[in-house]
Amino acid sequence: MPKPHTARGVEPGPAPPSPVALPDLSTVWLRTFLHVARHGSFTVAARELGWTQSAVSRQVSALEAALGGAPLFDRLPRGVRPTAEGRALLPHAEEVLARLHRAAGELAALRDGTGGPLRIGAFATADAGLVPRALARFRDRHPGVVLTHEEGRTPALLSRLTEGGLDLAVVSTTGGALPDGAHDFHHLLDETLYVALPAGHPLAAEPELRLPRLAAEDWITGSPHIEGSLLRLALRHGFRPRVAHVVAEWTAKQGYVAAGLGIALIPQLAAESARPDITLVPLRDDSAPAREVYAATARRRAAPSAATAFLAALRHAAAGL
Amino acid sequence: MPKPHTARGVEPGPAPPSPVALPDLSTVWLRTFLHVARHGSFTVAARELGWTQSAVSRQVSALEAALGGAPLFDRLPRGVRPTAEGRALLPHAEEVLARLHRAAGELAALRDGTGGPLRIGAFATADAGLVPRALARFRDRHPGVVLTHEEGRTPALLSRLTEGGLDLAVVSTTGGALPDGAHDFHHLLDETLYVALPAGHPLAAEPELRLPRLAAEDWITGSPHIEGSLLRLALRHGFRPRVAHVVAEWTAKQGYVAAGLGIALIPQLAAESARPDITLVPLRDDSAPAREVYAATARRRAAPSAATAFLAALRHAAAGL
DNA sequence: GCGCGGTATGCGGTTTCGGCATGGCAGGCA
DNA sequence: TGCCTGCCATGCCGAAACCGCATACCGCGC
Repeated sequence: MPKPHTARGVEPGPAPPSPVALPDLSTVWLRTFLHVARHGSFTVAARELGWTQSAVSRQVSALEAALGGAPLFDRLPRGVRPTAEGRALLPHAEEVLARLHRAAGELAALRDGTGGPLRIGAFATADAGLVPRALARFRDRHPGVVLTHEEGRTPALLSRLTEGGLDLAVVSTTGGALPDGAHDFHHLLDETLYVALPAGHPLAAEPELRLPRLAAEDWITGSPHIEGSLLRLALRHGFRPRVAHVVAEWTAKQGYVAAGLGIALIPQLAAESARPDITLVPLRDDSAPAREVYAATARRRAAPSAATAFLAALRHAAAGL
Repeated sequence: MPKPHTARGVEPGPAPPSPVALPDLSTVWLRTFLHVARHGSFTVAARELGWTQSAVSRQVSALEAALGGAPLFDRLPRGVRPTAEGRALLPHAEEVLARLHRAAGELAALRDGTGGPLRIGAFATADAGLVPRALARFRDRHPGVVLTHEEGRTPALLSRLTEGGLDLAVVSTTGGALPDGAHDFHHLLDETLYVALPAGHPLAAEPELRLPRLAAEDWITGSPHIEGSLLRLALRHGFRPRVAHVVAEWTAKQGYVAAGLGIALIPQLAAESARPDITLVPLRDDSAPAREVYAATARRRAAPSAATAFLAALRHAAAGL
């Protein structure tokens, strides 16, 4: 069966473009290659790199073999010079090594906390003062770290930690169901509670208040957590607070209090964002504090060391309260 | 001796930026790293890469060690997920491997002559027809090759070859001092000589001419090579040509001939660029041909395979003369 | 409590790698 | 012309790296 005649020119046509495999090679070979190219000599490159000439010779051979077998250098009697292949490889080798150098630098910065991304989350009232102050301090000390921040409720934040979307979260508890085995909790502070009164309220001048004196007041409640806390505390003192309004948003709740529609309990962290025409009086209570605030990290995940540094900034901010 | 008191903040300040060393690693590790990151599993990556799970585990460990010791993955009960370091390394690893892939592709193209740079040189009259025709043919068959071209005299071209500035040169000889040990010469053609006469010259109708019939003519001579050749030939026939004008530039020399100021010898390669108002008559001579034309390469240097392909194109063009 | 899916690790054989010494080649100088 | 020198390649050997195999270990879910 005769093969079909194909016109074949004098010179070989372009070879069929074979799929180019990714070469397996060592970065050491590339570095050696660059030194050899720079000096035009195996011997000099070997001296410079602290190797013998034979090692350099073998490394270049290995690189040539890994790259398809074409020589990268012409071996001349007085040294070597790059072939066309060698000249073509030169910029790639430089780029690859530079890129690896950059990568190593970024990883080092990441490791010692001086750079890289850091993703933190916090619940809303922590963002009123605690977290911003920690952020400011941290940003001064670690200018290279790129911080991203998100707000959320504690359960959502903990999920984000386990799924890997956050590195560190500022969470709170109103009871103590927190330790769950999947997270590490670092205690930041125990919040005390304040009573928010309209400026002209008869009790506004008191230095502190105990709950029984507030049994007859109208109450503004907000989020379920605060309401739960208020309810539990009040019931412990034998009365059921009369809830006049349920207002979730903290700014709105302030407005209701300022308008004299009732009084509210607010946690310490939210206290500093109170408007001037309401008065905050510390609530003295012998039972457990209303909330505990923690910084949480995922237990099975290695936290970036920037997270550790940020935790320190959080502690500092918490200590300043 | 008390140490000077230095204010030390609560959190550790940024560590001193240590000089980052270039990591020594294998590209295999990087590829494995990418597969692991993509699948979130050592086992799956191992299957995909045709290795065992233990090999993948060790490769990742080796990469982590090479990059400073920080883990690149969090080992979770159901697989692994990249740490902050791993996420930071990801784009670099991809870039490095892509770059190596590109480099391998370029080298492959260079090796089979379908790409890469090719630097050729030629003497002036070769550029009148021979080289441009070879170039056109070559460019059609090897569109990926980036050709650069320079013109020069034979000695300069040979120097450029040895010093590595050219890959292939079209050179000529007017005697035979060429084989010098440092170059390989590939014979292209033996040039015959033509006599250039003004259109109305009495001898212009002859089918061919022998030198003795031209002993009484005025001569226009150009480059030293042609002059040498003419002189040698004429002296061999017992007369010394009367040189009326010395004009180096070929276009100008044509003008002198056309104006009837004399006749000239021109080599075959320059014949086709003659203006229509002069007549070229082949010079019949039993002595050696005026010039031999070769393609030369540097002996101790590996010529790009595109050079071989171009040599074939040159042979084809030479055969067509 | 036990099996299951996944990673880490000790062990042995093979391969790679670097140093040492030697060989080969080309150029320069006497 | 012939020796000497400078440079790269290579055979040999000991050490280290690397892979596969088998196994230990650890959470999780049934």
